[in-house]
Amino acid sequence: MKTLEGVEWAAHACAVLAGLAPGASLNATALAGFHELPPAYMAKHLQALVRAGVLSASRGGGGGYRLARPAREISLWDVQAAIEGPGPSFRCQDIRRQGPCAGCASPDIPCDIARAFHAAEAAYRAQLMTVSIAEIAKQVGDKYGPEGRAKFGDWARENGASPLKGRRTTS
Amino acid sequence: MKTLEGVEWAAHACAVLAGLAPGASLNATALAGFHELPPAYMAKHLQALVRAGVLSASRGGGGGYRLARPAREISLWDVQAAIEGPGPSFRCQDIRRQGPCAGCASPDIPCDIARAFHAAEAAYRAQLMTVSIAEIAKQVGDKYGPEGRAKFGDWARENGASPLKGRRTTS
DNA sequence: GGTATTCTACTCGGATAGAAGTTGTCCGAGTCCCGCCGG
DNA sequence: CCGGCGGGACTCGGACAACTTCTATCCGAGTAGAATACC
Repeated sequence: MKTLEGVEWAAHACAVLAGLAPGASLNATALAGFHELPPAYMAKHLQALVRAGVLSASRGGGGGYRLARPAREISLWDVQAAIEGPGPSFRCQDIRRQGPCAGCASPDIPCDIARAFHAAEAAYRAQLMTVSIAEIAKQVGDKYGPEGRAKFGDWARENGASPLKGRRTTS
Repeated sequence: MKTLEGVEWAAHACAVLAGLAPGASLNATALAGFHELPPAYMAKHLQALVRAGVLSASRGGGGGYRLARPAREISLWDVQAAIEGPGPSFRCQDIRRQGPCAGCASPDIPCDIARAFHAAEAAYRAQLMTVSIAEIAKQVGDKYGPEGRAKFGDWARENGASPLKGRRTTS
């Protein structure tokens, strides 16, 4: 029950992308450099986000990653599911079916312990689904202030963030 | 974000102990055998439950583990916290403090992403706290039926579960 | 017969290997842009 | 002057190690109970 730190990286990367001009993209090196993270490993997580349909990637010169849909429609749960997988955290091994009292309860009825943990995970998911990348980006932007936002814009331009014309994007 | 399977084992073990007569105890071998699990590894988890104050242990002949307090006052969160630790699953590395825009936001304000994840974890905890070991034991007992409960009682007696007189218990 | 004592058997507890998953890195496949050539 | 073409550079994508964490196991420390010797 440890949240992978890749989730944090991915969430921050999505927030950065959400702060860009609509349609703009950034490559993995730039996204990693913004937080001084290992570029290659950041790229790995960005690939996972592409596979999950959260980001779309474009190769070749001037390519990079961009949000696959409006930031308002991307929740933190989408990000976590992309990195850690959408399956449940608690995987019932059905150990109640082993041992002397294995056949005492009917096998169809689900395990009560598993049900309780799945309910807790549902609450976790529901809470994360209420937070969108757009909200995160807005909160961060507010804290930056006008000066910080200008600095961010400069950095983005220096790293080649610009809306591009027709481009083939994967996934 | 994978729940350790030791949590499942521990929860089942607590449910078994809750089904015993008040004050009765079982040793690690018996608790492991009830679900055909490795005794040594099960013992490790039981030790963790003792350290967390969920169970109390007694050594020597006829010793074993028992619930440290009424099953009604032990929640599934207590069990999970005992096995995986009570700390948060999401550990913010504060990567926002690194990179070109590190100083844009004031450092005192917590990271919005971390806040969102901690809120989700709080919902998870709150849900687990509503489920007590007593409820789990009751649900399982209901599903067993009269025949299954009798079988369980026989098994418990065969494995030396009996309320003992004054005994020194640790933690 | 009652009591102190020793002895044994049984239990937990922490220290010790092995396996799995996560973290981190590298090089190849694919794509776009720019310059060049020909019409 | 305009369109097609080739080279080069840049980017993502998946395959490959190192490390941390979880899983599993063993043997020693400590205790309760019973059998024994003694009073």
